[in-house]
Amino acid sequence: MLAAARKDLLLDRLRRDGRVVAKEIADELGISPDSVRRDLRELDAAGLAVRVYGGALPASPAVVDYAARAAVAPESKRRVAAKAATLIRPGCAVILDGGTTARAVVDAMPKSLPCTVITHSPTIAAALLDHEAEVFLLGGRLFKHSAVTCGAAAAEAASRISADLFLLGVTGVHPTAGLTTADLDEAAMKRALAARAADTYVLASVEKIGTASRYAVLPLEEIAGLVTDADPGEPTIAELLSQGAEVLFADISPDPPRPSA
Amino acid sequence: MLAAARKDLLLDRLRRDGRVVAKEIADELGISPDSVRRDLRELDAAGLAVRVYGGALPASPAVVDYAARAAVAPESKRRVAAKAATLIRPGCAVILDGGTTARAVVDAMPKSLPCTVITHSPTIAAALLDHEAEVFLLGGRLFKHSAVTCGAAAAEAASRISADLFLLGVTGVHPTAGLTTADLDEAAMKRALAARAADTYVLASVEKIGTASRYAVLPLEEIAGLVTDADPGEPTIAELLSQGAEVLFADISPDPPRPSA
DNA sequence: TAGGATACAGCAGAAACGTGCAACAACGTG
DNA sequence: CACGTTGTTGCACGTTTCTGCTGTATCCTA
Repeated sequence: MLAAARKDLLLDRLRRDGRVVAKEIADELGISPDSVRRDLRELDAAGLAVRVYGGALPASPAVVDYAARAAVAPESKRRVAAKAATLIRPGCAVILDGGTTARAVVDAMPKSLPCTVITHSPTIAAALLDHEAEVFLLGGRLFKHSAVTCGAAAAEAASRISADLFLLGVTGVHPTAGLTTADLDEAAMKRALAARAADTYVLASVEKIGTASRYAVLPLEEIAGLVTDADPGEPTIAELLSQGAEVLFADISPDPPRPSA
Repeated sequence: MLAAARKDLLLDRLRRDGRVVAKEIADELGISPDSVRRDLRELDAAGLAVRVYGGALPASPAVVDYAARAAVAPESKRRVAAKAATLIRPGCAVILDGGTTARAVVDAMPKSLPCTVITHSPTIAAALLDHEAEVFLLGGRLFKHSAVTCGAAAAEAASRISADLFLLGVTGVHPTAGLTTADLDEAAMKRALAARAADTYVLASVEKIGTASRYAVLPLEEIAGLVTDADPGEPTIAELLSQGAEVLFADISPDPPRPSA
């Protein structure tokens, strides 16, 4: 069994059972408790679990969130979000995906922009409370890990709406694997949303370019464009450009929104 | 059982029951009272509980999470919420209204409580992200003022679900006007939700008792009960009691330690 | 004030811990 | 294919932590 698969299993168990006992896993997999301990130690170091005597407990979502956020570039997301926000024209209807990049788009939107935002993320909806935009929330079972609604009910709700634009967040953009994300249901929901919008633009900060996750969302040819801060020479970007897709490059150095400056 | 998980359990019990008896926990978990005592001693040292003869009491909320508490709930709402949270039994399905009192109910719920929460408030859903409860979000047009979804789509989504319990927030509870709120659509949505639950309990902190707002939600006779921190002698409360409604009075202060009781 | 329950300290056995080391496989390079 | 490198795994070791027990002190209640 691969070490990476073992860690996935540990995280799954943490999510499912709320705890992991080192010895139990060792017996179950037929490996030594030392290896399990080593894995748990690394998960703890990464902030994805909390090591305790005898095993491990799930890290508090806030901490996981933080660890995940700290691991990637927030400034990068902010730049991409600022560029993506310019796609939202007054009066249009936009579907906004969940995730931290989409959250950054909300911050980048002018508060008085008159438009309709459709989202399946309660956190995005909450962030839009002080915007003038009309907000339509897609209901369904809440998928905790990504803080979005997924599943049959959510997909059905999505089928009732239509929009001009879909700002799609993914975890990987790869020349051959296309757009990918880490959860199967979530991938299906993103597909359902893409089907309801005239144009789908992908939010892809540089660290996602050239990478792939487990579940496919869409092939590259089905998107209208991509917003990124990556280098135009990047193979994945070159591939997209050669296919005639629109690629919007985020401004490299926007003035940081410094209240004091 | 992991020692760390045991401490989590103790904290949950403290939140749920307002107290913990060492011997009861020891019997329940099949461990010696010494271990429980040791845990309680450490929780006390960490400031997360107050050790008393026979068991422990919750630490003053101000100490536990000062930051979160400071933001919202006045003490009155917190007390009502704590009492209301005890109505949520393991395994049940509860509809949770929007509003600050309902938000306080989330804080009062044990994180590990296995139940299903149905809500039309994105902020409530977001607050439940670090709870184990299954969350189902009712979609629809977002009514910004109250941060809940309302309107035809939301009402229709509500018609698809059923629950054991509805915790209803209102702005007024009046002997003749009944339950009232400030917005017409919101009132309709609350009615729709009440129709989907076996029992409706109203969350009514003392400042709402005897007051009325413009739009009627329900007459008093249609609710199963009311949770309040008002005085039992209050005319509105007396009226309810005379009608045979169940009235739950929030504990003024955490119960004094009565392990023998 | 007496009796029973609870508290704490200290102890010992058991379990789990981390570290270092050696065996082994996978990999790239020459 | 030979070689060195790298990374993973299990084992041995001494150390730490947990747990229940014992004995004694303290606290509640009648």
